[in-house]
Amino acid sequence: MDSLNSLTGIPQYIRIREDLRTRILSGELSRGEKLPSEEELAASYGVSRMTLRQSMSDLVDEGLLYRKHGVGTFVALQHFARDHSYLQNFFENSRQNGLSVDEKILEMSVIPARLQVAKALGLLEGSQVIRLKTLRIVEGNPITIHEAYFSFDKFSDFVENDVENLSKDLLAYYESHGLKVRRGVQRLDARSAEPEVAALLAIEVGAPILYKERTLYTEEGIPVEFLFCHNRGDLYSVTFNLSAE
Amino acid sequence: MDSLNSLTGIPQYIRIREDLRTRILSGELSRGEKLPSEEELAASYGVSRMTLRQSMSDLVDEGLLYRKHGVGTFVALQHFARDHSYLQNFFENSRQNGLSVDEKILEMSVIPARLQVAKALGLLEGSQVIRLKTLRIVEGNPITIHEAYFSFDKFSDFVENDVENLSKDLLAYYESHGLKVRRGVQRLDARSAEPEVAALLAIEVGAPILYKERTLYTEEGIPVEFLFCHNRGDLYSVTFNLSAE
DNA sequence: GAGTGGTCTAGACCACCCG
DNA sequence: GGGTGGTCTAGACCACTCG
Repeated sequence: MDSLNSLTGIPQYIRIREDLRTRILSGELSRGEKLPSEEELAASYGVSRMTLRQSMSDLVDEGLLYRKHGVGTFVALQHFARDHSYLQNFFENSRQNGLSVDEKILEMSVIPARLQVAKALGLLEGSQVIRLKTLRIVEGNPITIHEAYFSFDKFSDFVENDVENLSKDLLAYYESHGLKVRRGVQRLDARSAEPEVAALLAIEVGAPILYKERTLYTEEGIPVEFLFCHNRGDLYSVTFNLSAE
Repeated sequence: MDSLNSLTGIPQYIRIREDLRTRILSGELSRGEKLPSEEELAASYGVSRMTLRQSMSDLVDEGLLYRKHGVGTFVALQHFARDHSYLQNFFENSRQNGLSVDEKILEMSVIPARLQVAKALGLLEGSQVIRLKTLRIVEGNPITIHEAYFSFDKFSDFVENDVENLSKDLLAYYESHGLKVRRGVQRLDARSAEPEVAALLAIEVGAPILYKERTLYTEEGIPVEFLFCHNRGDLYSVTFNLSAE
């Protein structure tokens, strides 16, 4: 099988999937429209039906297509945007949205993990962890106080590095140590700003805060980072997708 | 092929998937353990490798397994719990968690949709919509003010029915009208309780509220319901999974 | 080189939906 | 009955990892 990498080293089902996606998003295939049958499409792409189905299944999972057994496959009316249900880099993402962003390091220290942090990271209470506390500023407004914890054992070189830069892409930093972050669990609640938080975010004491706790894991399920953050309620919101099943 | 429905009408890949899931969750296959190769497993289940892969791919997507190309397939160290990233029924879910829950209907009316509601539901501004406003009470504490909107055109019989009961499972009600809700988009922020909200939730004016807006869709992408809710910040939090890509 | 997962084929029969 | 998606097979070769 060498038509597999026709041009580049990309599998056929991915090339076909992206071609279909492009045709949908460009409007060539319009919303609600019925696609040709799987057999026809497979023939037109010159692949087997199983391969074509692999392409389409990805798009069905994304909500771009839906299938009706015995009827056909259709372009969904509503296309679901990507959002906070997947991992992304705050700085890159903000810039893509045309926002000016900045970050100020408030504190970087190596401390013994308190129980909550140790538990989240799968360490013993009191193990050495790095605490990185930063203030994120969007369009001149301080918006988030970020407090990340990760193992000093695994990342001892962090403290000897250009923290200013590393802190802007911790995921890349973790990956440089062989830990690819692939999943996470996040918890949100609303609370009132304590004096220290209020001062840093330039809001009144008692103003609403969107509080977030998050643990990140590799695909193996190894915890890599535990994070708290306090976000200004009036300037920060979180959007995410829901799905059945 | 008639081994397909060996016992019930359940496809093999689903039976195999659930068997594997059980073996993992029961601890028979322990965390971090390497599974037999796909070929071996396929043989032991008496199916082709493609069929076995279909079973395993589902579990990989869930985060129960992970694959290493050229090495093998392993049980993840961390199993990801299901949570607010999927649709669920508040009442059923709360009871499963052993909580006593109750709901009080505050208002049910048919009104012209204001712009935000109309837009979310794909209707024209001023179209007739049903507004259902309820107060949800957990363990005796009022916790959420729920305000749902849906098309009067599609659901005109709602107002003639036992609203008290229907309101406890709107998803089932929508489905009884041929609209299966499969996806949604949700937005959260933190805000301060207005006097009316504070009174209903029995909290002080200005106390933190976790505010949620949500639109629900069928798999075809037809919007079915638009919802606001105000949740007590100190008693309500939202957990959801993140994933890469 | 041996073993693993990743991709792919060229068929097959089934279940479902519609006219 | 004809068309569609859903499931399944019994192979094949490739890419990757490891010793």
